[in-house]
Amino acid sequence: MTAEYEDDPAAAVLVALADPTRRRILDALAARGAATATTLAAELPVTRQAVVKHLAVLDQAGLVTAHRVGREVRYRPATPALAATARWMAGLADAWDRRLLAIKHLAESGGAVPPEGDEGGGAVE
Amino acid sequence: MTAEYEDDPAAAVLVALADPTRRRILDALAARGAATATTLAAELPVTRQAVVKHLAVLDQAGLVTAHRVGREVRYRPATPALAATARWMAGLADAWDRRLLAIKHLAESGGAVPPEGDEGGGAVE
DNA sequence: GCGATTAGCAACCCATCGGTTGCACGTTGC
DNA sequence: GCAACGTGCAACCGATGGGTTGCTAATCGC
Repeated sequence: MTAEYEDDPAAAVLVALADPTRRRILDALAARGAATATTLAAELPVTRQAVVKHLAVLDQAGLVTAHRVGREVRYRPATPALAATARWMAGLADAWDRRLLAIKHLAESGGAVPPEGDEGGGAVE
Repeated sequence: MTAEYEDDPAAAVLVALADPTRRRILDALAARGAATATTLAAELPVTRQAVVKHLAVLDQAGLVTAHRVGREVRYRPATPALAATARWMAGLADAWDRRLLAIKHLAESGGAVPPEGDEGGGAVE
């Protein structure tokens, strides 16, 4: 995880998980516990090089960690980034719900809707 | 949400949330409670047409719902899809954690690693 | 030491995606 | 009724992204 997404770690995770091949790689990785790019490529319909690129993306998102063992690089799934993004999304859903409810109440009581008294979950971007 | 992602609803949400402009649209939508494509385009650095396309993607992912009111179409954020995806991700993180722990234990006790006795969170794809 | 294996570049290809412009069609409202 | 406004559709464009091939460098096993 170098930079590129220093603002919002969730963004990197979302981009990483948006690709089906990347999800398959993570799946295979979680099943094995750890694997190399070459090993993963053997059971996927893509080249080793493609897997390498995907692993780089997953690494930047903090979804995998790489350990060098001799001549091979072993990748292992990392859960913290995933769990954090899950919490972020849940908090976002919650914030939306509360805000929509507040707007609805204010509309019924005839008052104007305050522009942004929100928090707890924060903005998306 | 027509089809296209009938297999895994989370995939559509992930793809939808992967784009920064789409996240901004959702953000603006949650702040207002509801808005039209034209209104949203006014405060975003893109054309109304671009917003329309993004709203279509968000709609397919179940992240917004559209209501026609006379000549205008009002979009409103929908939380269920978001909350569901959040739960899916949390469950996935959990499943990985358990599996990795099981592998570690088996490795320490010298046993072989069973191929896939897992559940509760399910596969990624 | 040498062949086999594995990782790391770099260049390239093509499809998709985000975005734009232009125009036709329904609503609204004076 | 007609002008103004908002939506819908289609064509087009440039950039990015997923994927490939080809080659070089490091490491292992014997």
